[in-house]
Amino acid sequence: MDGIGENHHQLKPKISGESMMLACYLIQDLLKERLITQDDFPWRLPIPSSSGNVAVEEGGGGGGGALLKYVGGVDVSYSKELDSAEAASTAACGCGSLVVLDVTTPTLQVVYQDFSLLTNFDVPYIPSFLAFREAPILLQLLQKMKNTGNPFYPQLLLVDGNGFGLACHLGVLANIPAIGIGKNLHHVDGLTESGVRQLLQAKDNSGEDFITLTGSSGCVLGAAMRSTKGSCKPIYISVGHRVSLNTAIKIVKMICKYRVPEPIRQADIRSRDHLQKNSGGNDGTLQ
DNA sequence: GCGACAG
DNA sequence: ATCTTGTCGC
Repeated sequence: MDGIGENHHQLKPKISGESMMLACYLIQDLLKERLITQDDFPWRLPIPSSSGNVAVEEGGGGGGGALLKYVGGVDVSYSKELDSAEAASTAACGCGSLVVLDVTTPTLQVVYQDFSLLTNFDVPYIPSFLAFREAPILLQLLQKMKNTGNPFYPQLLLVDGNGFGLACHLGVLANIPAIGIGKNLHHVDGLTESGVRQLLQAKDNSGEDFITLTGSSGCVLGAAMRSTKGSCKPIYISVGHRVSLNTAIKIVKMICKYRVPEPIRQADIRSRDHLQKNSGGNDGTLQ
C-alpha cells in the first residue's frame, strides 16, 4: 500500500516538500527586506576601561538612552522520544525557553525565565530552515512577556543557531535587536572547519581572538571566536537584527563566563531541565 | 550521482 | 537536537 486515501482525514491539502522549500526561501527573502544589519538600538554599551572606571559607548541608534542591562537568551530542547506526535499523547517532546540576564551584575544574574512545552512539531528540522521549526514557540514566549508589560523584557536577544536563519527571523518578527550564536559551523558558501582552524591559528598571536568568516561568494557571514582561553573550539557569531557584527563581537565577549555566552547557556540548561521534569504531562503555561 | 548539513 | 560513564584537569 502506498498511501492511497491517506488524506481522507486531513483538511489541509498535501503540499510537496519542494513546494514547502520554495515557500521558505520566499519567506526568508521577504524578511530579508526588513532586516537591519547595522547598529540601530536605543541602549548604550558599557565598556570596561583599564583605569577602573566604566566608560560608555554610543549606540548607533539615537545617542543616549539606557545602558544595556537585560539580555535575553532562547533555546529549544527536544525529547528523545516522539519527534512528531504519532500517538495522541500528552507527553512533551520539546521545550522552548526564554531567560533574561542582568548583564550589569558581575555574576550575570538570571532575572526571568519562562518555558513552553510542545507535544508535537509540525515542522521538521531542515538545515537552513531552523527558524520555521523553532521561531513560533520562541516568538510566543516573547509576546507573552510584552503583553504582560514585564519590566525584564530583553533589550537584546541572543539566539542559538547561526544568523541568516533563526536569529534574523526572530529579530525581524519580534522587532528586537538580536545576535546569532552557533556552537557549530553552518556549512554554507564554502565554509569549512579546517578553513576556520587555519585562519584562527594564523591570527593566534596577533592579540585578536576572532576571525571574520567570508564565504566563497565574498559575503561576510559572521565571525569565529575563541570565547575562553582554554577552548580551541570556537563559537560562531553572526548578525541577527539591528546589531552590527563588530558590536555583536564586543557584546558577546563581555557575557561569556564559559565557552557558550551565558544567556544561551542558561536557556540551554534550563530548557533541558524543564523538559526532563515535565516529560509526562501537560505544561499548563499555554493552551 | 552521493554524501554532508545550524538545532 | 538526543543517546551516554567516567574521567582528566584547573
